[in-house]
Amino acid sequence: MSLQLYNTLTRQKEEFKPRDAQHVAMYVCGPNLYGPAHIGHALSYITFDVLKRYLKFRGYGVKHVQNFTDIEDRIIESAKKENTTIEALAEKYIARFLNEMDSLNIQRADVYPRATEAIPTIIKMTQGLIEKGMAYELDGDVYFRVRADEDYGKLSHRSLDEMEAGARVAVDERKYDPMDFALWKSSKPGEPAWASPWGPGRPGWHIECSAMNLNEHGAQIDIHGGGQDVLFPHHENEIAQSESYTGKQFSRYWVHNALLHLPGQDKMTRHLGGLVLIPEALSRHSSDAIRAFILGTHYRSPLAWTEEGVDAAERGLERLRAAVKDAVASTTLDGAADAALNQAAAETRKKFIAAMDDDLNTAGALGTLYDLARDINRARGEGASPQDLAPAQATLQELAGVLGLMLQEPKRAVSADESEKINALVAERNALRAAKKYAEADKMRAQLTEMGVEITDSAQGTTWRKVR
RNA sequence: GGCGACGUAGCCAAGUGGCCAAGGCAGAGGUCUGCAAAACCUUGAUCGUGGGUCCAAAUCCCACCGUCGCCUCCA
Repeated sequence: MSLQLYNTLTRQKEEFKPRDAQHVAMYVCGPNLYGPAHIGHALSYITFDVLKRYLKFRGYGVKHVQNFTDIEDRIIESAKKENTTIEALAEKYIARFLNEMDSLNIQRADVYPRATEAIPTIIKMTQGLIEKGMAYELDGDVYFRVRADEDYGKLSHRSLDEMEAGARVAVDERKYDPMDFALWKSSKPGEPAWASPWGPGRPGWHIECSAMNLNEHGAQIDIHGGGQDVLFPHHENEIAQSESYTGKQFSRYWVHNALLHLPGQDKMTRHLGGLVLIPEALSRHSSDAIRAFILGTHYRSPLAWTEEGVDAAERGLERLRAAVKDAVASTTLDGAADAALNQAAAETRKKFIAAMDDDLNTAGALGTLYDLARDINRARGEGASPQDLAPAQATLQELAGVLGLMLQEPKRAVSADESEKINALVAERNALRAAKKYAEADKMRAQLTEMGVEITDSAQGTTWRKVR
C-alpha cells in the first residue's frame, strides 16, 4: 500500500504520487500577521507538520514552503491601531509565531517567503493576466475576470451562478462580475504602496500565494494545504490566477484541515474572538499533550478544544512516556518472550503505517502506540533487561516522533537552591522511612506535595520531580 | 437558498460489507508497594430513529430527527 490522501479537488482519497518519485513540493498557507496565532493555527500547522514528517518517514524529500502574509488590509488596520508600521508589526508577529511553533515541536518550513518580497512577481503575474484577457484595470485597481476562467469554482465545487444567487457581499457595480476579485489595489494616501504600471498600490489578498509558489516551487506543486476556511475564496482564486497565468495544473493535491472551536461556539478565528492563544495553552499543557489531543481526531473532522480533553491526553501520554524509560531489572527475558516483544514492535510498525497511509489516520496510529507501550510495560514487569526492551522502545520512540511526540517528562525548571532544599527533605524523609517512622514520613510527603514536588519510591531509591 | 460534513460505551475517538466493534480518559475490582504513585491484569456498546438491499450492514440506499461547517475577513 501507499499513502492515500483526500484531495479536495476530486473529493476523494487518491493514491499520493508526486511528480518526482523522490521529492515533494508542498506549500502551506501561512498566517496573516495582523495578530498573534491561536490554537486553531496550532491544529493546522501540527496537521501539516505530521504530513511532512510522515512523507519524510516514507522516504520522500520534502521542500516545504510556508508564506507570511505581511501586507493586507487588516495589517494596515492593526498597525494603525498599535501606532506602528506594518513592517514592525510583521516582524513582531513573525518572531512570536516561529517561537510558538518551535514550542509545539513543529518543524520549520524550508522557506518562509513574504508577500512584500514577492511584489515584482506579483506585478509580473498581474500584467500577464491582463495581457491574456484574464484581468482588467479599473481606476488603478486590477481585477481577475472570473467569467473568463472556464473552470472557476472547481476546487470549492460551486458554480458562479450558484454563488451569486446567495451572495452576501455588497456588489461593486464597476466590476464585470460580482465575483471578480482584486489582484492589485490602488492605495489611498498614507497607506503602504508599491509602484506599479497601474499606479501606487498593493497586492490583493490571493495573488501573493500564487506569486510565492511560482518563486519558490515553479509552476507546479504536489501538495497545497490550509484550513477549510481558506478553501473559498482564497484557494479557489489562487488556482484561477496560477493556472490562468501558467497554463499548467497548479497543485496536484489540495489538503484542508477542519477547524477547531470551543464547545458551543463557532470556529476559533481572530476577528470573532473567543481565542485560546498558544502561550496560554502551553502554560497548562505539554506540547506532546496538545499534539496528542489534536491528533486524536482525524484532521478532516472538526474538533472542540476542552481543557479536560487535553488533560486526558496528558494522562494517556504518561503511559507512553513510562514505556520508553529504562528498564531496571538485571534479569533478562527468555528467548521466546523477547522474540514476542520484538514481533509486537514489528506489528505495531505495520499497523501504524497502514493507519497513516489511510489519509493520515493519526487517531488510529496513536492507538497502535498505546498497544506497543502496553507490551513494553508488561515485559518490563516480567523482568526484561534494558537490552530486551531497547528495540521495541526504539520503535515506539521513532513512530511517536513521526507524530512529533517527544515522550519526555514535562519538567519544571528548578533552581540549584531549590533542588538542594528538596534533596535534603527527601533524604530526611527516607531516614524516617528507614527507621519505620511512617507517619512522620507521610507528613513529609504531604509537605513536599504542597511544594509541588512529586516523589516516587522504588527499590532503586526515591526520585522526585517538580510538577507545578 | 446552494454545497458539504457529522451522529459509535459516562466523555473523547478509530473502524465504512463478514475475525470477539481499535485506542485514550473516567469508573469498578485485583496484583505489586510500609504508604502513595507508576505499571500490569480483569471489567462496559446490538454503532441517532424508522424502513430497504444483501447469505451477511455501524459500514450501501431512502426517509426522518438532531448537530455542525462553507458560501464575507479567517489556519
